[in-house]
Amino acid sequence: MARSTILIADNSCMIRKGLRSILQNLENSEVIQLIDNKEDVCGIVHKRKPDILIINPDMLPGDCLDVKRELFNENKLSLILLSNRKNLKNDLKADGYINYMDGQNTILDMMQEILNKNNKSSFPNKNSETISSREKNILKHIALGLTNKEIADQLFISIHTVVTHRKNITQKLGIKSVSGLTVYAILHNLISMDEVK
Amino acid sequence: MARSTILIADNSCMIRKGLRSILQNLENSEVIQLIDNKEDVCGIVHKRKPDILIINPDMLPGDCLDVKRELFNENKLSLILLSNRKNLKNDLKADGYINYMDGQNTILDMMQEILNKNNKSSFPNKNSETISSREKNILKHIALGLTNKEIADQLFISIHTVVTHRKNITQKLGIKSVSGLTVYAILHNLISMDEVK
DNA sequence: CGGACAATACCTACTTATAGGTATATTATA
DNA sequence: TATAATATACCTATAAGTAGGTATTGTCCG
Repeated sequence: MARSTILIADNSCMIRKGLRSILQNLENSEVIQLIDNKEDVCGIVHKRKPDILIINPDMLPGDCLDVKRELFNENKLSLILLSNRKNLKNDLKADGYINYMDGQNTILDMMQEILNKNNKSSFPNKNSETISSREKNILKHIALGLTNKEIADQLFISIHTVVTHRKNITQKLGIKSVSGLTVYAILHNLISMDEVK
Repeated sequence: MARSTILIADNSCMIRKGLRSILQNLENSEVIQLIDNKEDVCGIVHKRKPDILIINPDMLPGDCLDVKRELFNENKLSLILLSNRKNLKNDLKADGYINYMDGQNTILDMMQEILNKNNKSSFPNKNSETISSREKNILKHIALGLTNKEIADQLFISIHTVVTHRKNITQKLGIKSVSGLTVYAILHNLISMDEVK
């Protein structure tokens, strides 16, 4: 089963990071991006196509019909509302609700329920970006800032092999620059920013 | 220089974890405990003796004179108030204030100031990370994935100049790899992840 | 005024990376 | 079991980046 992808959109940096930290306890999911700007929501949702969108109603682009259609009609995406308002359930319909004051267990239970529901339908897959696990590993080393030579030494393979892998990666992903690959690796949780130097 | 210790007390799990995540970017400090229960504050502060207490006023034990004495008289401990109220500064005196909506940089700047004040005794400064605004701009382009040639064309300068800037940047920051520079640029808000390709 | 710094430019020698190939053994999997 | 995909290896040429310099303008500030 592919991991469910989650987007978090909230004005507060602390809330975003805190929620991500809590959600790291979930097995079958990964938070792929945090959004802090109302204007970015539409574009990023379209680009990343998450399975779950956790969003503060304040960030909901009221005028963006595209996202709403995707949210409510196509039913591809689970919508979870994140807010400090108590009576949100009565005002807005969504698949789930998280309050700023909710404890970790409350949040995790609710999320697990959503994940179970989503995976029941068992859609095949859609991620065309299928790089092999070996390639993922190489990519990780690239994003960490190692040279081809260093990667080769570390993995006990020849530099030619590294080069070949690298060629395949850049071709598959359509990303040529090291910075692009680095961002890709971060976004896909291959590395964390702390590790890089 | 010993690392400064920080305690965080707030009702919201998300806020606690989010703030801790943000503060991990600080060099000379570490968050030693998160407190979610008003009753525990006094005891934990006494036991752990942190250098900095970040606390939601709702958690402040109004009846606990010990903590207050330590806070305001002995002046050993820096008090930072954490809240979603805007007008907090007028109501309560503290060494610093964090609003739920504050961005990461705002928070880190404020905290760094507190840390510097506390550590005034020792070292003068250490932020050798002073790259010029021009260098910042070059760095931005590097992190965006442009080649030296492309940067030169875009800024109407010769490729030699770009190379020289690049040399200075890598020397000043001590970061050699493009991926490292990319992460640096993201972390310092020179670019956002979306822009990279 | 004079020194420090920033921005610019150029040079050589050297290292790394990219783009185009070909090729073979192993491993899934239809 | 065939076939596709993966991991491995090597090649040539060319492009790009790094490391070590030097040098000329400005501008800001003590």
